[in-house]
Amino acid sequence: MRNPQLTKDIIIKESADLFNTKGYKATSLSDITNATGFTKGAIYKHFKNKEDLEQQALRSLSKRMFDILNKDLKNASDFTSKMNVIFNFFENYLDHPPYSGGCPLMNSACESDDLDAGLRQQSFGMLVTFKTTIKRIFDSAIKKNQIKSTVDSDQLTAVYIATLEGAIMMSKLERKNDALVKSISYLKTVNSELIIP
Amino acid sequence: MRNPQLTKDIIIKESADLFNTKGYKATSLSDITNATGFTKGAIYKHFKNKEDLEQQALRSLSKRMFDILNKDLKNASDFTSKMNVIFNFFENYLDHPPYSGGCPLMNSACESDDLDAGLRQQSFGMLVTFKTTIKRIFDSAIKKNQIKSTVDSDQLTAVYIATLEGAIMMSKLERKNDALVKSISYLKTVNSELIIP
DNA sequence: CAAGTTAAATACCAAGCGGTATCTTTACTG
DNA sequence: CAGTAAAGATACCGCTTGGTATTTAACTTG
Repeated sequence: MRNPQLTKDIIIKESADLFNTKGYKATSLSDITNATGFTKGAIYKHFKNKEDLEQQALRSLSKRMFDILNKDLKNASDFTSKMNVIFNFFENYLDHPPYSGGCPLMNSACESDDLDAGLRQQSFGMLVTFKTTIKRIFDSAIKKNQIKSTVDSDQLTAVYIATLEGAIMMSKLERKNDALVKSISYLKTVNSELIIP
Repeated sequence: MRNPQLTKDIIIKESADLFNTKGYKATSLSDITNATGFTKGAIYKHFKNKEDLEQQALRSLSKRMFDILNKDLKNASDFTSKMNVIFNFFENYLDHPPYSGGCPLMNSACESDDLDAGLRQQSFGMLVTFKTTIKRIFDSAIKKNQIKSTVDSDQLTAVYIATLEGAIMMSKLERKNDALVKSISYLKTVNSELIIP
């Protein structure tokens, strides 16, 4: 009945959720032992220390996020449907979150100060990945003449990510996805003005 | 040489900065005693407990933020100049921050989970205040026929705040105000399309 | 200037933290 | 089916945490 890999996966999964909801520093090892049912002995068999677990947990969160995004993006062909994948992903955040506690990117970015270099590097990597994903959608659409060639993809990438992330923060705080719905609705109208008919 | 009020102010100021940079839970009382030079005895003379200090510190941060904003807003008459007050405020965030550690609204919003009701309420209040401030700029401009009457002020308020807050998060993470500059530049072009010539 | 009051320092506490060493149990292998 | 290595539980460690009780020092007032 023993399954080391499963044990490790459970620890990563549960601690990832805890980290993302309570915060990294605020989550104690006993929180994790309580959530998983395993003891500290099991945890320290699989992870060097708390920071190691933190890193792997955040990586799994990041993977979970982009796996969903990329999977859905593969099924989308044109600009509008690709953008809808992004929008749907965020719109479902509050109702059907792929993980609890809000966006791992924003959470880790907020908590990472100058001291915790590892945390910062992880969230920085997530931001890079996210930016690459969005920018590629713009650039590809420009190349395919789906949107105007005058579009500044770097700028719009920054703006879209900022808007979505900020809206998630607001919606989480207000406990209703009002801000998220409004923001996405707005970004859709922006999109519609970029499109070449 | 004794000045209780000054002592309290110092404790609030220093702990506010610590809270905003390190996070609330991650800031310990000894962090505060080190930063202020006072001892725990002094702290607990002026504050009931850590949560009480946390509340008052966050309130002072919020006050600092909106005092600056409102002061500058009073000197602005038309829509464009009012908006520039907002934009300038955020654009100066990284170079000349009124407090270190990024935006208190986002920081507190991110850290506040369902358990810490006090923290959540504080950040919620900040969001309400911020929304009111922005919405008033739009509504007043509509009334004065400075911008188009078709403007959905509720939606744009949400979008603008989301974009600015998200951009701050990105800029803080990337350690360059690139995203912030791009976002503000974008919002300015949006503004220009709202204006009635 | 003496008494009383308040600010602040000191000393202390139980509880929880991350981490380690050790022991027990499970599962694989010859 | 015995031997071994790994998985996981238990027990423990030093340290820090938030908080309190007590003491010292400074200001206020009669």
